Amino acid sequence: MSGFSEDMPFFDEPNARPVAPSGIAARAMAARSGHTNAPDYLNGLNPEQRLAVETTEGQVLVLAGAGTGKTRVLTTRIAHILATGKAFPSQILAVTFTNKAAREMKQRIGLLIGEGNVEGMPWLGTFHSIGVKLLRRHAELAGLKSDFTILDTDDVVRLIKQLIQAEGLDDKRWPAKQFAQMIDGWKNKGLGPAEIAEGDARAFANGKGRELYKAYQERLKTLNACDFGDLLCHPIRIFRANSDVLKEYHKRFKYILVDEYQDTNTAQYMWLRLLAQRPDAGRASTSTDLRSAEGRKPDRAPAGQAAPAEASERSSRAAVSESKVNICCVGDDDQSIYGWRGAEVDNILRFDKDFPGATIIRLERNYRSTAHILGTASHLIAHNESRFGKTLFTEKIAEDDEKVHVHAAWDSEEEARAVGETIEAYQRQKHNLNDMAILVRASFQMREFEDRFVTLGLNYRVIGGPRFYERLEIRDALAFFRVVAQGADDLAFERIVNVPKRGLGEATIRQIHDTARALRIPMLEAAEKLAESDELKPKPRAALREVAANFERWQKALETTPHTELAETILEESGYTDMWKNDRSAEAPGRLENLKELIRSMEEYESLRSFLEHVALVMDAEQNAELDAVNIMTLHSAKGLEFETVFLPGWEEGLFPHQRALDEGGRSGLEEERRLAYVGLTRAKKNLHLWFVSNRRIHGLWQSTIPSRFLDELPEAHVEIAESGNSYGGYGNSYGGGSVASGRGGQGAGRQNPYGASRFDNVGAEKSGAFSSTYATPGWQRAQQNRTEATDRNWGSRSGHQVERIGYGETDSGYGAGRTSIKGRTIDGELVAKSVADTPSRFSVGDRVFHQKFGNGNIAAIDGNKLTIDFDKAGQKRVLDGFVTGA
DNA sequence: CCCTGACATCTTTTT
DNA sequence: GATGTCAGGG
Repeated sequence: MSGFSEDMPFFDEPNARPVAPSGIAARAMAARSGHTNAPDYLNGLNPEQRLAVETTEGQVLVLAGAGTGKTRVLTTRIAHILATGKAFPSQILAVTFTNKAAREMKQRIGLLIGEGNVEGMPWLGTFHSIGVKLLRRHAELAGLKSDFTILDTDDVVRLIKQLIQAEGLDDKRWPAKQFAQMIDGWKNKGLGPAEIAEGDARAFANGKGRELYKAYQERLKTLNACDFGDLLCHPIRIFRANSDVLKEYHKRFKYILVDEYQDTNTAQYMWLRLLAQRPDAGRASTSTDLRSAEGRKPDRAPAGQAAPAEASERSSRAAVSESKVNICCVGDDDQSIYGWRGAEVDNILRFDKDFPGATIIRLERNYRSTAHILGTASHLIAHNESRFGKTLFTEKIAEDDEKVHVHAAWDSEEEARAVGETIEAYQRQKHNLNDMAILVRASFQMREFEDRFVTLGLNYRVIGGPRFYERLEIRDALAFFRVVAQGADDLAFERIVNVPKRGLGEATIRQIHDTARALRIPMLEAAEKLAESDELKPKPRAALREVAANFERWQKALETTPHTELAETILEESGYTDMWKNDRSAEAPGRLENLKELIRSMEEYESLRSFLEHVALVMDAEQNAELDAVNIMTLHSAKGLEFETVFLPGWEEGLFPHQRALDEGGRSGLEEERRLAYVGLTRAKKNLHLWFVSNRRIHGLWQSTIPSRFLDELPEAHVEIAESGNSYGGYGNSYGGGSVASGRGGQGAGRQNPYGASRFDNVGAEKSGAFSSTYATPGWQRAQQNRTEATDRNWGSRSGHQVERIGYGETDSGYGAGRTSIKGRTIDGELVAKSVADTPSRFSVGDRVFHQKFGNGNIAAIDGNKLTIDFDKAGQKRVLDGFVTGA
């Protein structure tokens, strides 16, 4: 997190007095002595919330269902601890997962106890930001210097690639990216090179996995750098090896609070355990077996090869008792959706075993959604087995609350069209676009909605995806800054040594690299040495000399020049800004603009170094709340948010639940998908629309699809199946062609709904005729009109239409350029006929064929087993030849 | 050094 | 289908 002052005395009390006893604090104090009523901040709480706030001592798990006031409890609890003088702000450790959550907590505590006092909470932040803070203080215990660099995934992959090549391995056969993910997985479990399972170690690079991992860690050390995983793993190792250090933190933290506990991974769990455990002076404890390897899902490691680390792990843990810890974990097992990146739902499910005698408080009173929405969500999630079990309820039941709508659409195109129409209908009823959201399972689904909204001239914003800092120019600029701030940052150095082009080709860079390795010095130093020697040809030598001189000058200036000014100087003197000024491509002006924005954003930080740390850890872009626009995002990024109206498209087998989750995760994979569905449903306050389609294009080919099994798990009492694809548009459902139902028995072998006949079959059948009739509706014609208008003007500049991409930047190709292709595709409407491949097929061009979903049509082109067919009613589609029969 | 064509990939994403 | 990566040729 930003703003943590580095020079704050570490163990000195920065704020050596209790929070100023004024305002609510004073009343709280009074309350404690029993003279007045409860302080204000407790008044608005319901009994369960209040219990969660006031049970400050001991171990507490707050199971906070969606929309039950989780953040409120957490922040009020902190305010309560402070206001009653139980601890100084600096004695509270409060961890969150995202910067956004940390920021929100800070802000809300500030509202409760006054801004100034929050500043005194140096230990409120994300796991990673607190990890950095710890590591900077004790860097030498991890073999680092305190000015170490934090590498992002991109750097890590490049580094690993170098290592793989250095090992003489084929980096094609053993992709660096894959190994980076493996390392990440190990670090999520808190495993170092020595501790990974033999099987895992052998799985990569002809059994060299462990060595590579070791080499990677060593390389990081020489680079004076660490990756994200290290921010947790290094502190864990430091705590284990240095009991005196750990003891100091035990003394310091009187209260520990954890947000979103269901998302913690094993490393985070270990980290918390270490901080939470208190050596029991009395008996060598009979304490709980915290985390037996047996109780966990079987490791991929063959039996008998159980990592020895795990065993010693257990015995070292068994020697402690948790009796005196005040720890409060808040979470919702039903909203655990990050298992795929290492989160362990088990952590929360096991809480009462980890802390025998722990208090578990359930928050089930929901303040967000209607009874229909809650009923739907509860009924769905009840199908999961691995859960604590809780049922949300609401007290406000309104007669006119709408049921949850389930809609069927012919294909994804119609789905987008129908959602668009529904949104416009809400808009006519004076609903704000800001209050509506489309939550998709996978980001490729967004595309169709975007296309549609562009033609409709409907404002939208996309949340999530690649960010500002990932843009090419930003990463380049940061690389310059990184080398200046930390000369040993070879990865950054390599990135920009030849930017702008200075004629330092691969050969020269290799030479620098080799020299650096041989002399065990950073590349920058090696470059300086080479520039002085006569080992290089004159040209590269001169270029290198200039680079070295530049960096030397900038590094000197670091101490004297204000950092924003220095940053500008660097970009000027390196020729980087000129490079883009001379670039006449369409993106160049935008890139210059981004660079300016980067410099501007640096102003908020004290130094170049603190800015770089911020960039490494915080990557979210500010959103423009001013603009009224529909929100489009994935279900994952919707967690924690709420909207008046929510659209959930794509409820089909294979997409949601996602096939890969089923294949790789089995039953627990399915349960996680179901939790994701639950998260989606519970985002809605008032209106909720689910959609499924009969046909979806997957990997470029049309596939017929089956309604999601989750739809069958919804309670009939709260759900209404829409008669037509759109509750407002009034599409006629004239005649039916193929249908979901009829498609079952025929070609779609192997795609049977695992749950047998579904009550949605019929909906699909009814709906399936829509493709033929929709094109005559007023809505469609209006869309056509808009489409033409939009074509005639510049895209995106159609009056009043605005598009915002939050965090969506571009890495290399510009956003504008990317859209151009869509423009062509959308407007021309038709695919350009491809040259006919001469692969023999049982069909030939011009044949009349029948397709279960699209009806009759003529083959326009054949490409292997992929046919391009002009269907009489459905238009031109590409389908697999197995799906059609001769007509 | 840059451009081009072949080729794989295509769930979710934080820090 | 669309996009990104990478090797090979100009």
